[in-house]
Amino acid sequence: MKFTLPARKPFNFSSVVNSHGWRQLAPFSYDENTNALSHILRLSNGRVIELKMRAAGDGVNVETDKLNRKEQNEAANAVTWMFGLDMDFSDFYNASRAEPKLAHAKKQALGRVLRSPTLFEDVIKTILTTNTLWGATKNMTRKLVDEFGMSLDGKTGKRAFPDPASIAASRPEVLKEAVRVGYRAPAIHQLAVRVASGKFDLEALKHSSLPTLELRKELLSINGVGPYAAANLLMILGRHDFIPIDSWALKLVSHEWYEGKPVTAKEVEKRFAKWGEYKGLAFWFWDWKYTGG
DNA sequence: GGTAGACCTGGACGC
DNA sequence: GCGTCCAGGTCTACC
Repeated sequence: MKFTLPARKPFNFSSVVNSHGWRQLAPFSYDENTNALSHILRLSNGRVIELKMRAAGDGVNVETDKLNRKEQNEAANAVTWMFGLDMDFSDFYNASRAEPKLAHAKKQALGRVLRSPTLFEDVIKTILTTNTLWGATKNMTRKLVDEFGMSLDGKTGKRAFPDPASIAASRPEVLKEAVRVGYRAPAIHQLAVRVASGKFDLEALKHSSLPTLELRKELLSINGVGPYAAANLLMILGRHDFIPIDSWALKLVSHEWYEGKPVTAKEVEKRFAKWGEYKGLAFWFWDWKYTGG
């Protein structure tokens, strides 16, 4: 079956898909030829479906298996969250109008960041980006999905992202040896146990009214989540007051303003301080001189 | 409040 | 092949 979900304007499907590397992480996959983004989703009733998402004017077209009304609502809510279809960035566009390095933001409908359907999935993926190279992040995520994710049809390699209970039921040693997450194993297992037991309502943070500083404290309470990971997750949650400062961010700022000389997080903060609550957006979508290499 | 060192994996490199 | 080195954030101990 197919259905289309409208987005608040301006909206650009490709801008969201390419907002960061998430589309390369299982159970996302992206077909360059058809510009279709796929995600294998486990619904709350246990059924596993594949969502194929494509651009549809000012919205997203979704192709999936035949679903009943409740399942379709759940799938639609997941896609709405993944693409931030109801998000409004007009204040950011107004604030950045006079900045040439952000002049393209409104035209390209920048601001939305691709999200996973659950915050659990995004927290685990963010932990898997820390202290490692991108290739290893992709491998660890793939192995985690293969090891613990529920299969789409019992035959193909297509699997959903594991739910907290399936990881909680395992042991940190398995995460370390089979998924090769190294020292991150206890942190990932502990989070799965906290969420699966109901002691930590992680998904509630998606729509929390907590001030950003309080929300950040909640995220920092998760083992394995430090300042970088918390800022990354706040961006995903639509709070843009912090910059995810990793080694790449230091490199970008170093080449933008300091002729490639080494800089610290202080210089990054200084350069973006004036953007206040849009700091994260200004940093993320800045038209950087340095492109790597 | 700031900083040094340990934590792991996998890729690059030299032999 | 094998061994060594290095990149990458978080956490803890220490000053």
